[in-house]
Amino acid sequence: MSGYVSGWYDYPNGDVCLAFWKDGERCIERIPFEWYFYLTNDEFEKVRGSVYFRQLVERVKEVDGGKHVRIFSSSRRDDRREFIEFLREDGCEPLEADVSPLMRYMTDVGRSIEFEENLKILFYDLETDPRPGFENLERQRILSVAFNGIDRKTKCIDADSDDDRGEGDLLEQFLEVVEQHDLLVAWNGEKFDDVVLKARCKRIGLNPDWRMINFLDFMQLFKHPYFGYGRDAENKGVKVSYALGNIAQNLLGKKKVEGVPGHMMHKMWRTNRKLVRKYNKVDVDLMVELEDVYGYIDALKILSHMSNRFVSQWVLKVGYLNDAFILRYGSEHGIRFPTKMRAFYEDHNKSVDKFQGAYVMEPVEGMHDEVFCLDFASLYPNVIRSFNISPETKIGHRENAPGFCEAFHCEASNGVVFDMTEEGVFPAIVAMTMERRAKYKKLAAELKDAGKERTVDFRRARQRSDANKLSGNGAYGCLGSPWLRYYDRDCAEAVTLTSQEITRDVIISLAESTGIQVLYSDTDSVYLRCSMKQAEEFVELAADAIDEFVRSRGGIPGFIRLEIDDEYVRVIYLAKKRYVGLKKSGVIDVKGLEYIRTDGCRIERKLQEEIIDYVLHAQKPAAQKAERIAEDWRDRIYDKEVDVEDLTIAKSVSRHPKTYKSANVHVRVAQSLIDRGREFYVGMKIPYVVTGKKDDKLDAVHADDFDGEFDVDYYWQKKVWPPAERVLEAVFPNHDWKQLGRARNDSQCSLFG
DNA sequence: CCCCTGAGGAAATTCG
DNA sequence: CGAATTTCCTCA
Repeated sequence: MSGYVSGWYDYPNGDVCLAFWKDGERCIERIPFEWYFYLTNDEFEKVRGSVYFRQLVERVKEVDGGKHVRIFSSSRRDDRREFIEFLREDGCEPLEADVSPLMRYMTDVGRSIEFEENLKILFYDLETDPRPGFENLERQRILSVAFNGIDRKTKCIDADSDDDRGEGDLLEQFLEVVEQHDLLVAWNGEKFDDVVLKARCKRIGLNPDWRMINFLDFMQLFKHPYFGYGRDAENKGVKVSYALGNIAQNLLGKKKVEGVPGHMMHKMWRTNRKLVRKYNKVDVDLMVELEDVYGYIDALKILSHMSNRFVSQWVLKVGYLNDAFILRYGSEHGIRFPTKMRAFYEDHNKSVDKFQGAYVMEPVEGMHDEVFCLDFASLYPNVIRSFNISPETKIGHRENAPGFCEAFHCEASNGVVFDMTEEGVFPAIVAMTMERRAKYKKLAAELKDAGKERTVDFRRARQRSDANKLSGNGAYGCLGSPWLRYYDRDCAEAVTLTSQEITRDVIISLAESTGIQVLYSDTDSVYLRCSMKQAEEFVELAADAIDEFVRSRGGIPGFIRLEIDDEYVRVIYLAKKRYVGLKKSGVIDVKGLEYIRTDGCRIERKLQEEIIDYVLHAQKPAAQKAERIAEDWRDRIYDKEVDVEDLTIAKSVSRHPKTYKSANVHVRVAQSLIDRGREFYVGMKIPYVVTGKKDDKLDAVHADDFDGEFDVDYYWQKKVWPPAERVLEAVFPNHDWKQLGRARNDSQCSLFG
């Protein structure tokens, strides 16, 4: 029996449609399904007599042991919106009314449908005529398409002519291929290929049923913090660009292939079609190879199926992922959640009140030897479990919730009281994901020990472990997001403030009273200046102190535990969230510094790296030696012994350049790209080199237009030296570093020459 | 068919 | 000109 590959709702017929393959043919299973939302029984009684209600409702059904009523009505989006508005005017909160018919079905009926393991994946890449510009993608004619699908062969179709006939032939041929697949994967497809493909088909008069196909923007997987390639430490600092060629260069060790620039595509297509085909195919091959090596689509499949959803990049959104779990859990336990605020109100843009987050201690600035890092494993999820924090277990603030009873209630650090008699939805979901994660983590470790690290089983076990970690960690964030249905400021702050109290008033206080110096603490970690023996003893003491605290507030002890994370030979703290340490293992751990940031330039990172390397490893670092390292780099800059890659700074343009209040230099460079009709997307990283100042603002050229001229003083004084200086200031607080920060003047230099 | 959070440093730009 | 605001990216 083959599994389902895609699903959608056929509105006119009122059917859930699930597609699967049989004997090489795509089949559709139709399941009649009426859409509904919920009301509590009380609210139903309040509105059932009203005129609008009787007009809009089709039928009702009591469920959840009389707690809720299912309201069946038109599933048309506008009708749904109208119904919700009427109800809200009457002070009623419709429950889960934003849940679409397909999701409703997958939540209540097809709670664990069988998904097809072997999805037919088609990687593809379009080349278009760029002349209408990037603001008019739908008018860019498709000149060539390269693809690699079930036959695993990379092919290319190109247009014979740049008119409707040529493009129409191309699309007809390509759609025949598309129809043999379930998932279309393109690099940046969300903003380019998928958009253009759909728009051009429509324009030419081809109307395939896109609902059968799922789309995936491959780039999104590589950008994602858990799946993405920033996840691995060795890839930090190279995230300068998410261009496919650059990713492949870094991850697959490929030689950089200079493709045909987008703005030259039409000309190239006319004069050298063979070359267009070649480069177009290269990109598809790279995607195929990346998936072979990294298996991110495999991981995404696991995440999707875990939450009972078809494969799509939406499960990367923590809100979507948790929604799937929570709706299903609620459905099984008779708990229904509010309608998502934003779902029907696009213009809703009011500012929401922020709540307090984590505690970050001011570090003891400078260099320290023999340091232990202790941390809580999954602090927030465990606080949620210990205090049964969940929207439906919340009783209210202590002052508004009289009758606090130690036997049945607990109180979080923000004074909010929770019912302890029944496990809440959030604690239950968090517990589930933590248990599953532990299970798969153990399995992965066993497989690794058995030498099966390269098997499919191992990869799956690790992916399942990661997927559960992602979901569990996101639970707290969901409580704090006003856009989501279970938003509850009190719950979110209960988590953060209780964690603050545990870290600051239980752990840090305990260390201080034990005579151990606390150097730094951020959220769920503490850095202690102590010996191994002291650290081990402290962990024991901490467990008792935490349990005592939790018990005193009426919570469940035993979940929150402090562990030894790592031992450092030496740590240097510069500021909150900025430090660097040398682990006993020899690994250097850099946090927050320019060295690992992606928005600086290479010489900036290089100098800081050399300085860090020196001061961490030298028994007793000497200022003079550090000075020499810095002088060497200063000379290289002033003597222009640097190339474009040393100088290129790349920053993201997070929205359209026209909408900035304060347009930094990279935004101005982006605008110039737009003005010249070059490729530009919101979210793109713009590489540039600073050339000087103009109107009191930085002036720069796009890295591609670099001609050897750059602002030497800017690079040394503003860009490269300050990050190094901050490290040196921390290590040598009494040394005067001012002289090095000055511009090198050539007459002074000649004295040494 | 989708917004996970707040805390925080540093630099560029704009404001008063 | 210094203060305030905006922006980006990181830590947790």
